[in-house]
Amino acid sequence: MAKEKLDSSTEEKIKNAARIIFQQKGYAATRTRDIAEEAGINLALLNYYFRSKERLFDLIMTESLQGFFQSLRSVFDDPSTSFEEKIELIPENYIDRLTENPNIPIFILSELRNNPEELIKKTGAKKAFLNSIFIQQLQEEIEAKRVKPIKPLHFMMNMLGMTVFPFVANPMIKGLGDIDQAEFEELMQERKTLIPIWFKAML
Amino acid sequence: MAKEKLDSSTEEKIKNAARIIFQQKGYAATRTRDIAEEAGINLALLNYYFRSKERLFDLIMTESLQGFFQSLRSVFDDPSTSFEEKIELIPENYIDRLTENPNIPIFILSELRNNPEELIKKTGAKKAFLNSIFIQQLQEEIEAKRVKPIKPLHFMMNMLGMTVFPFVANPMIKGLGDIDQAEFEELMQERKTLIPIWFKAML
DNA sequence: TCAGTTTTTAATCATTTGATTAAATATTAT
DNA sequence: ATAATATTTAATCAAATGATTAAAAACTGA
Repeated sequence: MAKEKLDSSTEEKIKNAARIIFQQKGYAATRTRDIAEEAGINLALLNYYFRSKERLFDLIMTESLQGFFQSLRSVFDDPSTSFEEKIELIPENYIDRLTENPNIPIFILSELRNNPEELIKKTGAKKAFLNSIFIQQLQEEIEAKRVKPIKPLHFMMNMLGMTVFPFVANPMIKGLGDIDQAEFEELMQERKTLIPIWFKAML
Repeated sequence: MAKEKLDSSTEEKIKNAARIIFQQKGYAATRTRDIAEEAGINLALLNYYFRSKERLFDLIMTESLQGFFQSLRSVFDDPSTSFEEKIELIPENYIDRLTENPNIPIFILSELRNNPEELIKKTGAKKAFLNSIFIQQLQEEIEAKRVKPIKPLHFMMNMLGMTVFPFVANPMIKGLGDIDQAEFEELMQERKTLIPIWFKAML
């Protein structure tokens, strides 16, 4: 009866390896043998536990998508923080998360171009964003003339562009600026406080 | 002697097809047979003209990278425009280019994660960016106190994040905002004038 | 202990895929 | 026109790859 809850159960080892390899190389470039090797298990066990490469991928992708949007939503829909506080919390929250897991955005975005409709559904992002408390607060601020009029989508593109894009473009940024990973991460830490400042100036 | 200069030469047909498919699906997900079919040619001709899938890919990638950076450089290094004018020209120039060719950024960035060093070299982007006229002008503006101090890399991340990121995240943006491609493109047109306004407020 | 069950392994399959070959066709130069 | 050269085609190859199988090993409950 006692199912192993450890990270060391075969099933978990495979899933963890799959997460690493898929997020690093994408679906098409990943070989099931790469995953088996990373997990230290026999190739056949992958199919024994997860049936197929595709099913395993779907699992990882669903989990990645939900993690990505979950963390946005936890700030966006928090009724206990003000609009201005959210402007500070979003970059902070996101940059911390992405520093730990820098491959997720490019992974999601590059897979997303293959089957957009299918995957977008999994996020349930549509209504969650447009009806979020944050967007309501933004509109309230605009009505109260404390913030210049801006379409929520423009606002969102700016916010994600400033916080997420550097991680997506990591190798290019490092190339452009002639810096290494450590310096890149320093810059990202700086951005946690700079982005809110820039936003407040913009609004 | 007379080499065909038309788009309809076999070699060009293959290259055009390869550009389309590679930029759409990436290297690993592309089958040489897909390219042959798209080009309407026999599979063996791909190897006859380009030796291997990898060589053909390198060709397309080099061309894509150079196009991408060329268009940046043409604005960045123009001595005849002021700092402020460049702030307007960069988003305008880029958004026009990306509207025509929306797949290039995600293509470059997702391939870049596989062999960053190799590919970054091809752009010659390092010195070109740090020593560009635009960056010099930025620093002059800062010294003259007309612009608040900001590291060039932060500035660059903001600029690229605001202009390029929406294209990279196209399916996600459309999902979040519940809009179609036409509406997306309208928003991008709006951004050509909005981004400079936001930037000037920030600086 | 031992039958029954689950997990693991090595070997193998079938398909896909990048590439090659040899023959056929088209083009060019003389 | 004709020989030489370049291009195109159909057939095929070899390696890679996702998946399966049958047997071995490990585990479980009585």
